[in-house]
Amino acid sequence: MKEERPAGTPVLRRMNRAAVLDAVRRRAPEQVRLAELTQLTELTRPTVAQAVEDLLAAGWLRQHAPRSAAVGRPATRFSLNGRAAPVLGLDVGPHTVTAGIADLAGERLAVIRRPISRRGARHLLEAVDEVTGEALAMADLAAEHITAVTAATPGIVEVTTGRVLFAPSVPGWSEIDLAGHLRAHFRCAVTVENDANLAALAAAHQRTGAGTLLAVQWGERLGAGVVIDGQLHRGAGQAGEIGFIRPIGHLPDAAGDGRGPLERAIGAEAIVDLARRCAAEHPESRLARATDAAAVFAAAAGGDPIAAEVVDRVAAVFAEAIAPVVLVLSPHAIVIGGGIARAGAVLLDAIARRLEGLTLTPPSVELSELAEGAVLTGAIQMALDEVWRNTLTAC
Amino acid sequence: MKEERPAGTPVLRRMNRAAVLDAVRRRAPEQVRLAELTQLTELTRPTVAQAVEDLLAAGWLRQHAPRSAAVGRPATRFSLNGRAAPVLGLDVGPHTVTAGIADLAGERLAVIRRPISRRGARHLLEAVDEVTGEALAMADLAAEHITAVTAATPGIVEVTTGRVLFAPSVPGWSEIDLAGHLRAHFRCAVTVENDANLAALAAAHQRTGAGTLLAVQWGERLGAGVVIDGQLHRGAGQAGEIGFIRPIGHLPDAAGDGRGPLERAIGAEAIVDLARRCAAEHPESRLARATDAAAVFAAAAGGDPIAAEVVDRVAAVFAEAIAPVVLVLSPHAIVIGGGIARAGAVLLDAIARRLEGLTLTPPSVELSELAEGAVLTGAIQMALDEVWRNTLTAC
DNA sequence: CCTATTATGTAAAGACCTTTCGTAAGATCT
DNA sequence: AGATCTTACGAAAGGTCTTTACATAATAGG
Repeated sequence: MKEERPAGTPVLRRMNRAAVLDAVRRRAPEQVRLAELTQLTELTRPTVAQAVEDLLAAGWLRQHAPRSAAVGRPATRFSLNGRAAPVLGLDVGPHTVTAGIADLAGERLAVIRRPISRRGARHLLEAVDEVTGEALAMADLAAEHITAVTAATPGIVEVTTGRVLFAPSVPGWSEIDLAGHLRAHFRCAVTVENDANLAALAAAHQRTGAGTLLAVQWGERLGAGVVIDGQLHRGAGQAGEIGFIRPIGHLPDAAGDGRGPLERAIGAEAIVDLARRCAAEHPESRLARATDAAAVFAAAAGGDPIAAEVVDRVAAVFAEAIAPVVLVLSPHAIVIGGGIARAGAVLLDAIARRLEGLTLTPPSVELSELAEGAVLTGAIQMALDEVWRNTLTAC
Repeated sequence: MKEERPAGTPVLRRMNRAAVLDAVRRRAPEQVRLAELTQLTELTRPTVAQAVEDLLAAGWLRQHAPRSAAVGRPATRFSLNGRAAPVLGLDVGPHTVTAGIADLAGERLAVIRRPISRRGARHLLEAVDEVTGEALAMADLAAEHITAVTAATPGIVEVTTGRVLFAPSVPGWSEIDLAGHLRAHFRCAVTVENDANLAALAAAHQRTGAGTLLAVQWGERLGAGVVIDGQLHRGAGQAGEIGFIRPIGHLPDAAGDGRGPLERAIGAEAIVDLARRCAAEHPESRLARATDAAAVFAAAAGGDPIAAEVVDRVAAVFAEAIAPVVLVLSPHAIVIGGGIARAGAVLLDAIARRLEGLTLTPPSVELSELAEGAVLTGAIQMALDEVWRNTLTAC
């Protein structure tokens, strides 16, 4: 479908280089022998040797000393030269900014995490700069070395331009051109993406061969990402906004703080509210002391009937809200991450039970194992994907 | 990402052949000059000439007499040889079976349509055989000539095996191995797909560059297909089942006839019921005489206030049901086809108006222009896609 | 020290594409 | 009618790449 432009014999060489590099990548982080590569790529040995020589010269591969292990002449081993193309991932949240630098193989070279004390777009941008600087120093790299940058931000992002269109959680954030700011520092591909989308990407990469995945980020706010065969689904630009689904029985209240109806109904804050209201009628319940959503789920897991009732109601609202999505998208799994993910199996089971009556073949409902690092992992993942996409076609 | 296996110089030749053939296809049904192809493929003229010679010898292309039109030596023109790889598309509905044969360029060679008098899986299968036989005769082809078959059927289809898992509208249909039956006749790739999915594919092909499309088939039953960048989305196997979305305020009634809650609420039959109930209180309305959904919409278009109210209620239920899907999928457009599509702008406007309050950036809501032929068109489309996929990699 | 085994290097051959030049066929102008 | 222009086609030379086949290098075990 997509053909090369000049299409001479050099194209063949490029293709073979790409094939070899891809094979090395799949074997990473293990070192790989030449003979192994010929098998993996199904090319002939001289061809692979040629490609390896090129890649070695270009700095993509590193040669290791031949360790003799078995009989015969010991093979020279090769591995990815991570330093050839380190990438930067950023997780810009309203309360925390994290920068991570990873090498080509996905190995983390540096991670710097910093809480934000003062709110506001300016301070956030400053924190981004500080954190990236420190991460670069920690990895002993300069900005020029970075080959791809992906930044995760809350809100709705126009990916083509990198502009944040709508970000209620950070006042003034949509006026700031984060992508432009980063592009001024880094002379490479810069992508700005919605944080829930990137968390979804990370979840999909972890669940290998996930097919279609709906990854929900559930905390104060509610977002989701759709990953189809490893590719992030963007649609017309704002896919995954489950926070704005209007749950049954909840009237559309005036959009004051930019939160959507579902977030108002079953966001972390709303769960605590609901628990308080229920506890008021039942003072004997442990719920009376609950100050955050985690405590509610803990109480439910501990056998508190009132808490269980609350969890079930939350699960019911969630299940009813996404049932249409499940019916249309038919995801293989729903992965739940974000702050609520710490709730554990109590919530999962309740959701799965509710979904059974609402869908034809309910997907498995799982917790994200990535926890807080999901967004950063996804950002790094996307940056790496970008590098590989560019690299494999023209290394 | 996907590399060729042997990767010698011959693959270059194959790639170039594929590029040339693809270029001819894009120009179809117009005849194309050699010089044009060099431009389109960005290959050199001798290379294109070589490829054309190969394709001519293999029978994929036809050579035309040089017609002198402008100045200069008249160019020999080439076009796709449709007879090289005709495909069969089938639309197996509960009441009608249609067979269509198309050539490589998408030109229809034969279309045979037959209403089914007696219900039952047996009669349906017989009709399929009859109709395909007549279509083959009409196109003057034998079964061996067909290079790909796609059959559309109602119900839920396991695409990998071609088995129909669930087909309430045709009793006994899920016991019949349609794919196996067709494979016995045709020695080529046979695909069985859900009819709504294929209608969606057709709609996406018509709306060129559609990005993400949600195509709804709305008649007695409700189904939908999701097409993303020209690719049908299947998910875990039963994507697009909007008929089973549970609309607000409608209790889950016992699944008697296999219809889903939304179908019971706003399927064609339910619309008539609703209109009758409303008309009962307002005898002056034209609705009292409405016997089918089309009449209701016609009355609404004609200014009948009661009918307008009915349409608005239907639109509201539909909009509320798919709003979550729109939020998560963010489709560029929603295309409505099926029997209800004849309703026209009245329904569209009402839906669009309702969606505005429920979604962030509402997609455009459009009518399918394909009307009844959509499913067959989609089936042929998918068969052609199959041929091209196989052909372009190994012609 | 020699042999078996495994890995790597090198040269000739074959396949393909590209560049370059020359030729052919028709249309328009004089 | 002939000249000239435009467009299209064909053939040979040159270069790049892969493949095949053969030779060489390094190690362990006898």
